[in-house]
Amino acid sequence: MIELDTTDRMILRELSRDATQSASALGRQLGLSQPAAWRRVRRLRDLGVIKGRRLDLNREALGFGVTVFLGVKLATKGRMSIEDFERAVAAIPEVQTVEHILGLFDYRLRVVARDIADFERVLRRRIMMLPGVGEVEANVLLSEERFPGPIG
Amino acid sequence: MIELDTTDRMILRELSRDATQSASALGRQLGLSQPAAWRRVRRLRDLGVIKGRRLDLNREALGFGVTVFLGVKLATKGRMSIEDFERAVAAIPEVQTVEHILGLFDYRLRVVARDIADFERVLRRRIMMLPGVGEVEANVLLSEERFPGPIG
DNA sequence: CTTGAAAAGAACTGCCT
DNA sequence: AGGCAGTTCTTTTCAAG
Repeated sequence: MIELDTTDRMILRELSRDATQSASALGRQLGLSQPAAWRRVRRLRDLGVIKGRRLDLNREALGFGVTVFLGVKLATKGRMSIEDFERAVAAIPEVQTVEHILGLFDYRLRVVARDIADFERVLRRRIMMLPGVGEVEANVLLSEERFPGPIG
Repeated sequence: MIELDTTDRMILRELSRDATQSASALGRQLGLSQPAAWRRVRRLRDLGVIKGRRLDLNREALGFGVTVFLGVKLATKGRMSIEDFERAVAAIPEVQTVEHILGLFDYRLRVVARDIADFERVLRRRIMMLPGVGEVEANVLLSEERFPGPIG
């Protein structure tokens, strides 16, 4: 665990709101000088609290209007099965996220496709061909909202 | 739909890999001059293909070691129920993502907590108190891997 | 599309309180 | 820890090919 003070938390909150803002803009918001704000941001990066900045793409604008969540249950659950499955699923370009979970299903996949017909192709030709795959459940994404989540 | 050429796609691929790199670094990678690379990135932002850059936080380092996915089924499904539910769920600080989905459940929530005991508190005091909430299913996140997904 | 130049701003360093 | 001053690098815009 890492000790963060109130200023660090405010920096994380501000950067969660807008990750592109500069150290001087951050400093203005928090009443700090540019170097002070910058040093804190660097420290948060060095501590591993800030892992990086990820690109936020508009998938619809790229022609991928369909997002589907798949719950996948493995039929065979040895060590080999898990490794084979994870390697094979990582090779499917339409798969955006692979979550290994504990519960009714073993994996949750976030899959994007151009349309429902394209999704059917991905499901039949790619997902169902994965090694060791058992039961599969699908949920189509209607809308999504993200929040910063708890900081401290 | 927006027309993107091969160079635009390569830019999106590069930025998906590392969203922090400069226009000059991008240009070096793709054999473009710095202004040319910068103009393309600005165009992709203006077209809305690049929505922004989001902060990638290390939740474990912040003391939130538990991530749980909740499938939520509403008991009552009128227009009011949906709006009431979405408003109330957005006010829970531990909720990171709210996905409105089509399928066995109506919503999928990504919830973070300090530990399992903390998660139980969130579940009992917050999630179960949500207006109109019916059946709830939980999946604990073991590990997660993200991929850039399809670009073109 | 390119290069080159120039101005503004952001990042980074050392020193000082 | 924070501030100040200065250097280096990137961003952003321009002119011209």
